[in-house]
Amino acid sequence: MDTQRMAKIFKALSNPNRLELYLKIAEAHEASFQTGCECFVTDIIDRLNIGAPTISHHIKELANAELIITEKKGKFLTCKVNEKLITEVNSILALQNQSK
Amino acid sequence: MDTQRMAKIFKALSNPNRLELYLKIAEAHEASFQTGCECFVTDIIDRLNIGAPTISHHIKELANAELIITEKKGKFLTCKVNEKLITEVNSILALQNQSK
DNA sequence: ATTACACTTCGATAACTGTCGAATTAATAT
DNA sequence: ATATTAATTCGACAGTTATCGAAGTGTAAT
Repeated sequence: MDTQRMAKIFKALSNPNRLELYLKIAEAHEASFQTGCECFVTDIIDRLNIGAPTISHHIKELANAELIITEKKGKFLTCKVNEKLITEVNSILALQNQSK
Repeated sequence: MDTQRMAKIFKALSNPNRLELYLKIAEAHEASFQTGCECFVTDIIDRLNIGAPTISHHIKELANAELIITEKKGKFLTCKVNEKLITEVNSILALQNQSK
């Protein structure tokens, strides 16, 4: 992985709200905004105190950095971690896990 | 480590030039801008094609994120990786090493 | 058919960022 | 003392970003 790509990943995770959003998605891993875990989006909105347009924007950023993969399922949008990056992402997440 | 702190680290490494600067410092680990490895700053300027003021700015950002520790030695400035973060940083750097 | 829901898109805006050239400071060399 | 060198500070500027409210789209429930 070159520095450009690395920087792009770091940038995608450099906003606290977006990082938290990513962590939630990673936790659920195949969480959707309704299927399985009900009211996911509302939950995020409550926790992060940011509006739906902003969340939509952040999700697009994460997807654009290829950190997550999204799929429209009817009215809902499902997000999952990009498997191809999961080992790298785990390295990053070790940052958090190490202190737990 | 909480998300705020994580995001701060990611942000510091989210600019390609700053990331490359950090990698150079990490490589030399105790590199100074003259001592030991001659003409370090000029080298960086040549490689990164950014001016001295910008480098000064980036170094301050890295130091502010506590990723590096700087020390003024006479006319020169020495930079070294913050040992306290080195394991975490190594996790991040694994991103690059894995593909080598 | 109408309503409700889950987003998305569209401006707009305020704040932040990377970069520069010019001027400045401080240390060293002549 | 003077000149050189290393780095910093100071505006400035163009580009980006996070966020919002309002309006729009498409799906599903009544």
